Amino acid sequence: MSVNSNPENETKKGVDFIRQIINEDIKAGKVPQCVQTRFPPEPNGYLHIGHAKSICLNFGIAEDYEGTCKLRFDDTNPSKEEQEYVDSIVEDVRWLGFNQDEKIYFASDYFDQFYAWAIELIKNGKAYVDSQNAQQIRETRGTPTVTGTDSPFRNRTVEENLELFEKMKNGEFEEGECILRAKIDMAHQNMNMRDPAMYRIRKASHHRTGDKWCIYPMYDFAHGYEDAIEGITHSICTLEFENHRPLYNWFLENVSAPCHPRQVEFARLNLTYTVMSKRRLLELVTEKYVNGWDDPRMPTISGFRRRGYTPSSIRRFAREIGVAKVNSLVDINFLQFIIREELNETADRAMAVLNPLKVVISNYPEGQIEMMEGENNPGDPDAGSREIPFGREIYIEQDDFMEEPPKKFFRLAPGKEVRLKHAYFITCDEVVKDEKGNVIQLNCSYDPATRGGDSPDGRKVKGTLHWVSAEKGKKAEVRLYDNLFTLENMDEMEEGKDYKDYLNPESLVINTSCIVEPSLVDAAPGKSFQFLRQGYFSADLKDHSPEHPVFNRTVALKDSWAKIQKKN
RNA sequence: UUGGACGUCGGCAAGCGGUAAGCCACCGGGUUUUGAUCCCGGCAUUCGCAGGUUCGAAUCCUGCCGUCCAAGCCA
Repeated sequence: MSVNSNPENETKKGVDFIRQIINEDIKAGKVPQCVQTRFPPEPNGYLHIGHAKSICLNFGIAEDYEGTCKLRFDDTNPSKEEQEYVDSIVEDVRWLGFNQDEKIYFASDYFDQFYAWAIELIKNGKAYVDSQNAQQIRETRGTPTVTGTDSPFRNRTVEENLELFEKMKNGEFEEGECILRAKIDMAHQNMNMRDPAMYRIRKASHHRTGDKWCIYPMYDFAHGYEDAIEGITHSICTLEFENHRPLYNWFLENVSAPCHPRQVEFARLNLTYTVMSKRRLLELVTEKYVNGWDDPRMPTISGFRRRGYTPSSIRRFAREIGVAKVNSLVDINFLQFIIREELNETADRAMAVLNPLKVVISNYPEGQIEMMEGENNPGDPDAGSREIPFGREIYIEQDDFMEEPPKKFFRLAPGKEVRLKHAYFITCDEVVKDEKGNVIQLNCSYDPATRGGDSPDGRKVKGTLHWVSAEKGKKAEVRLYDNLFTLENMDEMEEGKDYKDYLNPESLVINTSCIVEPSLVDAAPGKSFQFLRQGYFSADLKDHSPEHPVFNRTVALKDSWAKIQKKN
């Protein structure tokens, strides 16, 4: 047994509490063959970054212990589930780098076995058909401080229960007329143990079993059995199921199950400036606050993918936030730090002007174009270099010029000299304005001796600007993304406010008049670049084409100039 | 006033009776043809609070305080 054989799952010191539990179980001889885990999503929505944490945990543990992790769909409620969701989940898990060719499991494949175990429970006097309606059941369940009361149908005979349950299965009752309940203890301190529902009637078509069934098992009844059937040793779930563990165990103990997995709970992931509940994410999509589940502003795996995040960055994030039982809120900038660090090493550099300001270099020959060489990645010589066309007319960033610059402004201003990256030093001679007084063009002169960006006389400049040739540059659409919400902790909304009241109106800014280096239009969709001095951008997976280039900002570069400005 | 779980730096998080790791953020300084990267330095005499046990406590005990979960025929 090689613990932590996968370097990606190694933590600096020690192992998380779940691996500690597993280690103890192995030492105590409680793990028969190998460690088996599972990732069991319900196909009722797209996976989000919180699921990624669980995926990395479960598959990561399986790798560490040389066991296996099964991707299993917990599809026990046909009214909420769809094939589209199972497809997207499979895609996302694979994209993250797990479950490449392995089998996919479905709880619905075990419906016959669940039914048989339900019969077994009835025969042992451990389950009964309750003919009360939902409201009556609710009212007799009691509260955390008041015990519940027994159903008048609680003492039906085994024969009667068997017959009634058979009729339920055969569709002889309407939805809500009756349910199958476990007979445990209506006075139990844990409300989950007060005769929980096992089967309810749902006359809905299931995405896999069609109309074969009209009764469907409840999570608590089914989940432990799903685990047992698959030989799971450690059933890892989130904290809200802690109260369900006694029930999980009860169902396994009262039936002839093949094994008894151990449920372990950990804290789910929360991120700043976003929401993570499937209900809300679904609402954002259906009510069109975002453009689909894979909108780059969404905290979904597909959203991050489209935003330009890589599988390895998400895996690393999952590993570095750790696993514990404390409810935590992780700063989104931690994720941003990780993708920045990765892209800094892997992304080719390029120049793109987001808000163009025309610069005419008066002393540069008209019609002349020369190719300047620029390295693709200053930190990686193997990344090679590319040729960038330079000419008399170029665009620079509007922000890179100020007519009346404050102190410490290292960029272009009247009479000031700057370096154009990979090209020449230029000096601003004249500012051209329109009738409203807006600066529309700069007339500059260049120093031919500074080709490549260095002055032979040792003259220094403080600022280096990115630029794009006006003649050779290409037009592109750039989508600038920011946090979806304005509140850092979405659990701390003001009284009476809805989460949608905190939607950030500037979460998406589309800029259609950007000018980019010509080579960029041929980028493959999904390819990432660092736009010099601005950030990391990736060619949009859906909308980018050479005819209509579209780039998404994955994350901005750190900007200490912005920080200085803020201070003043 | 029910049961369960959890409280270590602004955010994650190690620590498991021998004297507070690491990462992010933040603050200084250096290098730089990206105000990026990189490099160097700073950043919890204290572990929710109060007692107790011990030569020694974030770690053990007691009591308090705070937060989260639980009254679906959702998962």
